[in-house]
Amino acid sequence: MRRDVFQAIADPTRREIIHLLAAKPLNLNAVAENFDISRPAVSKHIRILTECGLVAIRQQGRERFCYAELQALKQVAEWTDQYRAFWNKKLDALGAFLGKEEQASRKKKK
Amino acid sequence: MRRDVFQAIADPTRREIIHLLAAKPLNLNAVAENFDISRPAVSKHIRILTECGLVAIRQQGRERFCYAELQALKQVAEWTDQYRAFWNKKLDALGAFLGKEEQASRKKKK
DNA sequence: ATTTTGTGTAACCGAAAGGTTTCATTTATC
DNA sequence: GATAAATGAAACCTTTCGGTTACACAAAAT
Repeated sequence: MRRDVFQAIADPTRREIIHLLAAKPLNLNAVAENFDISRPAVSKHIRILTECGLVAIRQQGRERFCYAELQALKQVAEWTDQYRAFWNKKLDALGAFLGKEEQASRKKKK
Repeated sequence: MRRDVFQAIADPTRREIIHLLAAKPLNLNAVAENFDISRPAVSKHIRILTECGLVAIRQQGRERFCYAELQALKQVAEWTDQYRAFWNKKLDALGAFLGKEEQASRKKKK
């Protein structure tokens, strides 16, 4: 089981669940009502989300309220951030490369 | 085939490939040398990355140079950004919820 | 006490993911 | 021209994924 944040947010249903829970905590059935899939399927998604820390659960009687704990998303934000230059300044990696390539093929001394 | 950016970056090998290519373009074999998996496996990862626009390829003779085109990561950055409050201010969704719950259970008028 | 409600769990499924090996093809090189 | 290099593509395999149905059980509500 890999179970890291990147894998957790890869599924659109899970991202939608995060969206719902970020607005307000919901018990499992309430979350499930927002989807066409079965309740156990939603339950599995929530399990995955809790396993990587994005969602926490608070048992209250027979109900289990799920709430968002999105600190783990910081990881993702930091990862993408290191490439921010690529979409801010339309950085042309290829162009830079082509220049270097020519030099390289010129000295070709292994 | 889903093939969106979130799914593409879910795999650690693909994130590593992005990392390599962001530094400089490489042909397929050069990329593959950085991993323990077979060359065709790397080739498949790169296909996925090109399919969602994160990597582009420039054929040059028999070689295919791959380079990073990370504008698509903006999507991811924007998605995570909407939850930034959750890790910056340690926003306590549960606490807010508990308050509301008590009120709700008090008026309980359906 | 009985019934309803909210959930977990188990068994099972088909499809997709991530890999591998093998073979074909095109482009350089000797 | 023969050979080596750089890849694509196909066939196949094992796991994981996302879902389902069926069943069990504790907590609430009647």
